[in-house]
Order: sequence, then C-alpha cells, then structure tokens
Amino acid sequence: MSASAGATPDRPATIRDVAALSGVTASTVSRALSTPGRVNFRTQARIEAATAQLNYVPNAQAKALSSGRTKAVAVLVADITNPFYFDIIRGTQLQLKAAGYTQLLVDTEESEEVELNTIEQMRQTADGLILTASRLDDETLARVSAKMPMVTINRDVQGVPSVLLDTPTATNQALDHLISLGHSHIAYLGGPETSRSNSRRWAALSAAAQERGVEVARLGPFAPRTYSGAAAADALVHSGATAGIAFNDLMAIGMLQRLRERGVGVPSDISIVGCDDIFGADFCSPPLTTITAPIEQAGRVAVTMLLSKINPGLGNFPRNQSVLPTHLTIRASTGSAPMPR
Amino acid sequence: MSASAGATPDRPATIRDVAALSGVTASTVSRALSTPGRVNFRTQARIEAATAQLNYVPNAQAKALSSGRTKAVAVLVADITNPFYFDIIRGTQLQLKAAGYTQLLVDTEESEEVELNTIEQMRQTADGLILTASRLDDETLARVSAKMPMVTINRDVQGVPSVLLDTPTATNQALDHLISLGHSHIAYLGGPETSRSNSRRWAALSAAAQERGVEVARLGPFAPRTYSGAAAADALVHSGATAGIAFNDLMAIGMLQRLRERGVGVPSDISIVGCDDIFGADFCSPPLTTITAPIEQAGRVAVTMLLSKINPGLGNFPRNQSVLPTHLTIRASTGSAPMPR
DNA sequence: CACTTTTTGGCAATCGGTTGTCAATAAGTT
DNA sequence: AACTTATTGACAACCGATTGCCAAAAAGTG
Repeated sequence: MSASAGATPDRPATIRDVAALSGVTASTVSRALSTPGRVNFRTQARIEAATAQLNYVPNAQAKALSSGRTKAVAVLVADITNPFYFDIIRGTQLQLKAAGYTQLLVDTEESEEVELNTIEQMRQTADGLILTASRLDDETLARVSAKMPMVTINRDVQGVPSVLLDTPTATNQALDHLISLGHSHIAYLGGPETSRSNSRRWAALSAAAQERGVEVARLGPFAPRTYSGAAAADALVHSGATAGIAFNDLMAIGMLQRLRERGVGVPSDISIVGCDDIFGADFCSPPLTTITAPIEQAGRVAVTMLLSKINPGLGNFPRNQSVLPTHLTIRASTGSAPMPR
Repeated sequence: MSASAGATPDRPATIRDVAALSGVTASTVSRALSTPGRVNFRTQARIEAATAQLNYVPNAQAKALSSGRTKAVAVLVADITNPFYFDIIRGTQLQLKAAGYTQLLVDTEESEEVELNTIEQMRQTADGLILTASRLDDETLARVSAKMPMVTINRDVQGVPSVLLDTPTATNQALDHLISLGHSHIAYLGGPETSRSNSRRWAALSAAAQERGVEVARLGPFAPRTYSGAAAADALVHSGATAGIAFNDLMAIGMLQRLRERGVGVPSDISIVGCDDIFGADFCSPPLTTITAPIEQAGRVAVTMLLSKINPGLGNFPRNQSVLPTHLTIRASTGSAPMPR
C-alpha cells in the first residue's frame, strides 16, 4: 500500500480514483465516459463498475476548463419580479434541463450597464446567452452575438437570432374587437420608452387605427407594473376614452383594481385589454381580455435555437428568427361601448 | 517580438496576458487582484491598468478549479411552475447577486430521485445548496448537510440549518377568524402527503381545533395546483362544511373558480382561506383571505444563513434556524357563516 | 509466416487560475 | 557598517478533467 490518496469518504472521487480502481489510466476513463465505442467493451464495463462503485461524478469545472464548454446557458431577464419572465424562465429551464444544460439565471435590474457587465462575465462562464427584452443597442448586440452564441427574445436585430412574440398582429385584432363593440375613443397605455416591444406595438396599433379611420390616443409612459396601473387608469379616465389597450397584463390588472376603487365599471363604463396572458389574467376580476402569447414556448424555442448554434451540424438547420403567433383571448373585461350620455 | 500568443481580439485575455503586459508573473497578478495589500501599490497600479486595458475577466472555471470554490449556489425547487417559488427565487437571486454569487436554478420536478442526483451533481458545481420543500427523508438531508453547506426552507431537520415559515400559528388565527364568524363546520383541504409543511399545518390545525372544541375535517390529498382546486371545491361542498382552509393559494384560487362555476357564493355560502399570499391572491375574485408569508424574505434569509456557513468567521454568528412570522390577511373570501336552513 | 492495418490504451501537455515556499530587495536597528 | 526584520514578487506544484500523439497488441491479408 503506497500513501496514495484514494477516495476518502469526504472527498468526492476523481477520475484518477476510477482509473486506479479499474486498472487503467485517467485518459482511458475519460474516453470510456465520453467517447462511445472508443474503448474496448470489457474495459468499458470495468470502468463503469468502478464509476458506480465510487459514486463518481465528473467535476464540471475541470471539464469546462479543459474542454472549453461549460454546459451552462445564461438567461438574462430585466426584472425577475415580472410574471412575464416566470413563464420564459420556466420554458428555458425545462428545455435546458432536457438537453443536460444548467441554467444561470441573472436579473439585470433593467440596467444597461449591469446587462453589459453580466454578458462580459458570462462570456467565460456560459456556452450561450439568452437575452430577454434587452436594453442594449443594436450595434452592441450584433457585436456580442458575433463573439458568442446568443438568442434574443422580443428583440429584432439584424444578424442576431431571435424569437419574437407577434403581439402587433393580435393588437390589431384587439382593435377590431373594440371597434366592433362600438368603441370609437380608444387609448394605448404605453410601457417604458426604452422597450422595443412597446414601440413595435404602438407602431402597429397606430397604423392599424389610421387604416380603420379610428383615433387611438397614446398615454404614458407607465412602468410595466401593477402599481403603475393606478396612474394609467386615471389617465385613461381623464382622456375620455371608453377603451384602453395596456402595454401588458400587470398594468392592466393594476388598472382593474384602480377602476374598481373609483367605481368605474369594467366593462360597462370602460373596456380594458391586456397583453401577454400571464398567470392571473384569467382569474382577476373581471377576467382580462388579453393578447395571449406563448411565452413559455418562446423560452423553449429560444433554447432550441441557441443549442443548435452551440452544437452545429446536428442536422438541424438553425433558423435565425422565429416569430410565434399570438391571439386575442376575449374574457370579461371588454364589452359594448357605453351609450353616449 | 517573440511568437507569444498575446490576446487576440477573439480570445479573452488570461492572467498571463495581464502579467506580461505589466511586467510581473501570473502569481503576482493573482495576488494583486485578490489579496489586498499583498502587492506593492505601484505594481498594483500597473496591474490594474493592464487589467483594464485588456478588459480582463478572470475565468470562473479556472478559479473554481484551483480555489475549490465556485461562487455559485444551487437553489432547488420542486416545481418552477408554482408562483410560491417565484418569490423564493426572487429573494435568493437578489441576495446572492448582492454577495457576488451566481444562482443555479434547478427544478427537481417533485422527484426524490432527481433531487438526490442534482445534489450529488451540485456537490462539485456549487458552494452551497438551498432546498425548498425537500422530498428527501431526514437522514439523507442530515448526511448531505454534513458534507456541504446547505439550508432548507420549510423543512425542519435536526442539525440542518433551516428557514421556516411559521404558517401553523397563523393557521390558528385563521381558525379563530372563522369561528368568530360563526362557522362550526370547517374543513382542511390537504396538500401532497409527502409535503412536510402539509403535515405540520394539519397537526397544528387539528390540535387547535380540539382546544377550541371545534371539529375540522381533513379532505384530500390534493395537488397544490389551481386545477386541483375543482376537485377540492367539490369535496368541500360535499362535506357540508361552510368554510375551507386550503393547503395553498393556488388550490384556493382554483376553488374560487370552481365554486363560481357551480353557483356557490363565496363567502355567502362558503368561506375560503388560502395560504402563502402569492401573486394574484389580492386580485382574484373575491380577493382571498389568506395566510401571508414573507416568502421572498425567506429566500433572502436562507441565502444569508448559507453564506455565513460558506464563509465562516465573518463575525456573524450563524443562526441555525430562523422562523419567520406569518399573519392572517383578511380579504373578501371569508364572511359570516350562512344561516342554517 | 511475415507484413500491413486496425484497435486500444498510455503519456504528457494543456486549460487558467491559486497558493505554499523561498530568494532578493528594502527598511529598520544598534 | 553590519545585522535583523518586513516586503515583495518569482517559481513551481496543483486543481480535475480533455485530447493529440504514439506505441503495443490484436486482427486481417497475401
């Protein structure tokens, strides 16, 4: 017996422990475990037995260091507080796990600087990046994308793979829905100025309104949170519109609460349309008419695209953009326009 | 000019690039960057300049491998779909980030086996572990805890640091609340049999009921999801009770929906109490009387405890258990017991 | 049976840091 | 000036894997 370290109960087994136990060298163990067919099946069996016996788990750091791939993907969200991201996170988590990847979840606190720092950090730590609602400018995104695999969600930049939730189309449906209910004074309760999806939706909406000969006022900007729903509700009431299309469901739900407090009937006095169909949109009061987006699916698709970027040549042609359809879900927060008094 | 590698635009700078640029060796750079005062301030300045110039970011894997600490903490949740965990995740994320740690989020899919595998995996990958609502038995938890820093949330095992949400106490408040409203037929809609918080709550509740001379029936088990609220609601109606205390808010919200469908008035016919006060409990219809738990705080406290375990001797005496108080929040889903017909 | 081809497994360098040890230099003391 | 003590920074081993290269062994061929 030499003074060889061996595996003590407290120290996890290393590849060398496995090698010693099965009478081969570390490199052979490595091959047996990761290159199928490279090692004789009898040796392979011995190694597998030793692996099981020692309860050997390869050290992820060491693997990452030597192979250059971490088997981890970073998911950056602007605000982990927002239920919208929950569904994204759920989608990415499920899909990443299925592919044997680890998810690094980072909240960038809606800050451009934090986002950029994190990206630089993750360049070493993750094999790829999923950015949701990035605050960075197009040029920066393109530059980062050139350096490491990356997929954006709800952000369309030339040359950067992306998953887009096609809310603008459904926003038009919402407009038609309201018009058909007799509404002629409609307002859009805008989200943050820096949000691209906000601009995209407004552009689509105002164009559609013009086509249809209706006027849609733009109010805001408001923070995309329930608490700013109060201000949004008051602005809406003050504007004299009979229907409001909110930037997202959080705002819409906040508006419902505020309108109830003020004794304004929904939908008898004012109709409200939300966006995203987040958890809660179906059981708030009244249940929210909203634009249903396949959020979780967006997360899953983003992962799929990213992984085919990270591991090319698996036969799947990586698509560079994926637009997911959305639709209008009509619930009880919209109704006929009130009779003009 | 030798053929030294140097930093190409595409390859992130390494510690040796920095060393070369500032005319010292790698070890000096390492010390300059992590051991304040160990290096002469002039050298330090040169190194810092070089660091900035090369945009040097230390490789996390290499750091982890050599130092043995990954600066990452794994957070295991049973079901990432459950909004209860969202608040936990938010809390842990915020606190970990503040301490410079990365959060590894893992969904164990309510499976004991997945949980155990993940733990074994994370033993190498993370410096510590936060388990929420673990499915593992006491002995296993104690064993794992002896091997690596770990904190449980809502799970009390001898020798394992834990954060407990004291829902039993508030459950008694809920009972008193219902009794004072004239209810004498009360039911508890139980959660999963394997859930410890379920057993804890039932124990507290049935004891309190006995003390007060009231009978509380136990129904279930039901899955802690909105969809199982329908079954729970029907069971409650069938039991003849006039008030139900649900295992959690998800179930309670599902019950509200089902009762509305069935034309059962809440609270006129039946009162409902939830638990956790998750996102949505305040705006469902009717707004839910529930036990408000500081969930996000639980996440933060767990991280604080864990970090003081990981980095001992920072002056803070690590507490081994932290019980967070909860309280009853009375909203509109509870009311006077209906007159007996 | 001698020779070529394939299979199999070992050696050693490498990934990018950390850290114990120690020599050289600077500063302090008598 | 000679000697002790403190600072400072270099050397090299190490963390735990991967992987290119090569030699030994096994299998195939004329």
